[in-house]
Amino acid sequence: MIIKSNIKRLLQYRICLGKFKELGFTRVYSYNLGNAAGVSPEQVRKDFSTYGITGNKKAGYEISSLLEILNRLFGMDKTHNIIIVGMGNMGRALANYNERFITQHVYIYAAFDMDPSKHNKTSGMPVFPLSKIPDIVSKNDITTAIISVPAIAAQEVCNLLIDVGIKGILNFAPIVLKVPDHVVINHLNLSTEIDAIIYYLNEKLDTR
Amino acid sequence: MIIKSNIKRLLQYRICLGKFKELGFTRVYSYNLGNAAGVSPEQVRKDFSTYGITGNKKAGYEISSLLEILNRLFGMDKTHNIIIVGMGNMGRALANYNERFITQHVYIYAAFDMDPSKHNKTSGMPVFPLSKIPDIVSKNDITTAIISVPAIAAQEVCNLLIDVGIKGILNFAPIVLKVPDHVVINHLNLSTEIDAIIYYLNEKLDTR
DNA sequence: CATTTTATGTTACTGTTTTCACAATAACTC
DNA sequence: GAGTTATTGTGAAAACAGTAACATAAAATG
Repeated sequence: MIIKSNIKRLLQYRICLGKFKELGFTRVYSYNLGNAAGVSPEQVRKDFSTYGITGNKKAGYEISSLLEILNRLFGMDKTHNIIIVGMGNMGRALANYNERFITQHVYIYAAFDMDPSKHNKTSGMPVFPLSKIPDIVSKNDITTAIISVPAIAAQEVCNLLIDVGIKGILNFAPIVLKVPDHVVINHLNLSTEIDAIIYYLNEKLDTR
Repeated sequence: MIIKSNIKRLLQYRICLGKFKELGFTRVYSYNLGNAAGVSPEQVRKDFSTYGITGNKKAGYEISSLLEILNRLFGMDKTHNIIIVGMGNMGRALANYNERFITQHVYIYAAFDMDPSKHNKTSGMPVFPLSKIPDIVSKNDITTAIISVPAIAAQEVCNLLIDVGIKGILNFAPIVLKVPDHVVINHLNLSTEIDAIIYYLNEKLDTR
């Protein structure tokens, strides 16, 4: 499953709309949104058109109703509990963002790690052994998970998660995980993201 | 600057090739690489063809020479020093990955934060005030930076970095940064990545 | 050493995404 | 309230990306 660019853009529009709203604006034009989201006004209108979102000729879009539509489109009208497997550097960073970073409708319910020294029950994010995954996932209607374990363990963890009913995965391990068709997977390899930047910098130097 | 998919795939092929090499293989076919990287064999060959990389009819590709070509293509024959601005959760996580996570040719040289309580000179990653950025960037030939500050501060930090000569930026702040044409920027919004997964899960439920 | 096999490399095709152009229309102006 | 202006919505065109087909050539076979 490759996440389509128009979905990512719509999510970005939503973030920009939130900022416009905070600044006290009530209406917005495709030009404003495009400018804030780094795309052309035509692209904004086309994206809205694709998802049946309409505005007003000459008067643009009403921010509140646009936000409502987008929130409904993205299932943000209810809370989604998710879990993190792997409490290494990245896992811990994500766990700490529970209140500040992840948007309101996403809540990191629990975390898991193989290492017993990382387990706890009292302070902050609860961290459990992997053996607790089936129980916690099924009892709390959890369908989405973040994998932040080392590459060597990622496929095994992935298989376990799918077995217990996980349907959506965000994978930080630098390996392309094999999943059945019904599972949505999103691969995020941070070193690749840096490498790509370096490539383009080199390319620009070469062709000057 | 949007990073092209074929560049990301080539970087993934490189990771897979490394694993094949570790396992003792010396040759590889487009079928193997495609399978490991989650794409079709035709896609692998097409990507290689695009960048002038050739193998041997019937005998596939020699892993070592393929890795050499890719390493040269991605400027991995020399070390790239980079910096991190913002030692919040994400910044600290990235800083800790210096030896394990970031590939050999990328080295996080220093980190910066506004908060004086995060500064230090002794243990682990050195963390400096933002005022030290111009000096350290220019003295160490640094052209790439990671921004992991809050959204509200990101554009200002971005402008400062570009002023002192940074040419490539990986941005974790949930805001689309405005940069001049000569700067390569890669936006990574982790909450958006999760939101996109949730969208596709909802969509699948709706249309069943 | 002729034949068969098998994997590459490229060309042609198909599909998708983005850009462009402009008709439609709501709001504004005088 | 007629005329002007500004912005949307969309159909067509262009650009881009991915897939498929197949000619080519190296290796294997016997």
